[in-house]
Amino acid sequence: MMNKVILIGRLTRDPELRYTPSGAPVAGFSLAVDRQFTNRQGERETDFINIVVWQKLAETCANHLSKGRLVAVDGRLQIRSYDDNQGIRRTIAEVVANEVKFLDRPKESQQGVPPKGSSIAEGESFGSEISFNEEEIPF
Amino acid sequence: MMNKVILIGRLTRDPELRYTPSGAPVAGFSLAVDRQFTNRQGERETDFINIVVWQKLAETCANHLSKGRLVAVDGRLQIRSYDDNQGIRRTIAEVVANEVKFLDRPKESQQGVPPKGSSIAEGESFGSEISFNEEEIPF
Amino acid sequence: MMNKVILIGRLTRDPELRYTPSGAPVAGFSLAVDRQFTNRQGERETDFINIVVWQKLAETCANHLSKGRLVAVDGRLQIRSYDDNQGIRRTIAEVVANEVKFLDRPKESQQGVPPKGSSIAEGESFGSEISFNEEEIPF
Amino acid sequence: MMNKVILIGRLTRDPELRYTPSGAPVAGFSLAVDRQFTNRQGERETDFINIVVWQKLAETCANHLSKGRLVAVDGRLQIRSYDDNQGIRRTIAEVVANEVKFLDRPKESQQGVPPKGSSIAEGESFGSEISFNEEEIPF
DNA sequence: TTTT
DNA sequence: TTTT
Repeated sequence: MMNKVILIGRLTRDPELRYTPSGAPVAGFSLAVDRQFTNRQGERETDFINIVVWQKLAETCANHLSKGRLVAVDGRLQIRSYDDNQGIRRTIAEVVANEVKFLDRPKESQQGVPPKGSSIAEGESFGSEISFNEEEIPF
Repeated sequence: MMNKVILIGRLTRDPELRYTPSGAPVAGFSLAVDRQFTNRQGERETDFINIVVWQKLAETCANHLSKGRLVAVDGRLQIRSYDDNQGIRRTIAEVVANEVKFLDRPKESQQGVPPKGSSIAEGESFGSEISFNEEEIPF
Repeated sequence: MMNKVILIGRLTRDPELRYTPSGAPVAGFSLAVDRQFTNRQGERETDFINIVVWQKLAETCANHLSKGRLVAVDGRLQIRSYDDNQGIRRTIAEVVANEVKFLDRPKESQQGVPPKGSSIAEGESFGSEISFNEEEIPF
Repeated sequence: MMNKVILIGRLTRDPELRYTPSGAPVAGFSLAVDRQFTNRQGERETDFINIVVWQKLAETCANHLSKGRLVAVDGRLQIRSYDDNQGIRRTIAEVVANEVKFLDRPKESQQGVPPKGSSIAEGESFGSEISFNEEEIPF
C-alpha cells in the first residue's frame, strides 16, 4: 500500500547499465550506507544496498555517477525471489529508485580528460523516473 | 548516512517474540505490501518484507498484533549476511522498526474471549523504540 | 533538492474541489495529525496540516473522502507567500500530495443512501498524481 | 499519527542559537529547497522552510553549520499558531529536526583562522535528538 | 564483492 | 511460507 525508502550513501562501484529485451535501459549499483550507531564493539557498520534504476534516469546515472560518489535515493523496497543455478530458492532485496540526487562533485580527472559527469554541478538533480510494468531486471 | 523506510501493509502471520541471551525482547513479522502498479500481466504484485522490532515495542507488537492487521512501519533497511547450514553465504534484508502504528481495529473474537489487542483503540500509536548496539537477531 | 512528507491523519472536514481557470481540478482538505508525545501539561497536541491535491487524484479524493476519514499522504512541503486583503504579507504552508491512501472504510450511511465512497474497499489505493507547472491554487 | 519530513537543501543564513527559560538549547535556521520542476514561466522555484533543532543537536548545528551549507534534515512538520503584536492570528510552519546530516565540507576560511566546523569531515553525521515536551520555541 |  |  505504501512503500517509501530514502537513502543517502556512496556508490561502492561504477553503475552497470543493461537493456531489457524490449530495449528499456536499467542501471544497477550498490550503495554503502553507514549506520548511525556503532555496534557493541564500537565499530560503525554499514549496509550495502542494491539500487535499481530504470529508463532515462538509468542512463543519467550510468553517464554521471561512479564509485565513491555521494547520492540521495528515493524509491521503494522490492523483494524478488528466484531459483539459483543450484535450484536453491533465493530472495533479493533492492531499492527501485524514483529519484537520484547527486550530492557531491565528481573527482578531478588525473590526466586532463574530462571525467564522467564533469559538467554536473554540485547538488544538481536528475528528474524523476517512475518504473512500472517492466520486465525482469537483468542483473 | 541516512536510511529511512516507511511501509504500510498487513501482517502475513502473528508476530514471533524471542529474547536475546542478554534478555532483550525482539519481535519479528512479515508485512505484505501491495505494489502500486500492476505488472505486464495486469496482476498486482506484493512485496513480503521482514520487520524486526526491539525492546518494549517488540512486546507491544507481540501482544496486540496478529495476522491480517494493517500497520504503518517507520524504520531503517538493514542488510545482514551469514552462512547457512550448507555453508552458503546468504544475505537477509529486513526493516528494523522505530515506530509501528496500528491502523485498524482487531477482529472481533469468535467466542466471547477478548481477542489479542482488544483494548487498543483504532489508530492508537505505540511510541518509538530505537534499537542499537544489540546482539544478533535470533530469527 | 529533496522534499518528502509522509503523513497519516484524519480529515477535519470534507474536501473542497475547485478548478483552475485552465480547467485543472484541485482539491484541498485539512488533516489532523496527532503528535507522538504529550506536552508538559500531559496533553496530546495535534497539527492541522493543509493538503492540496491536483488532477485526477483531486477528483478521487473529493468523491470518496469525507470528514473523519483516515488517510496516508505522500507529498512535498510547499511554502507560498502572498499579500492578504489588508496588504499584510502572509505565508502558507501546505503539503502537495502525490499519493493519498485510504486507510479505513467510509462510515455507514444513516438512511439507506449510499454514502460517498461506499464502493471503496478498505486499504484501496488511488494511484499517484504528480502536480507541477500548475497555476495558482484557488483556495 | 505519523508525520515524517525529509529535506535536502542549503542554509539561507547562519543558525541562531537561543536557550529556553529552563536552559534547553534551541537552534533555528532556514533551508532553501529547490523544487524539482520549473513553473510555467520555466523558472525553478524554491521553498524556504524553517527548521528548529533542540538540545545537543542544536549546539552542534550552531557550531558547525553556516550560510550556504548543504544538509539533509529528517523531522516532523509542526504548525504553531499565535497572535502577533497587532493581534492578528498567525500560523507558522516549521520542521522540527530529529537528525541533521552535513553533506558538504565547510568553505575554506579566508584568513587562516579555522572556520566553524573545520574539523568535521564530509558526510559526518551528528546523532539524533528527539525533541518533545519542550517549552515554546523562542523565535 | 564493497564507499568516505 | 504469505496479508486484504
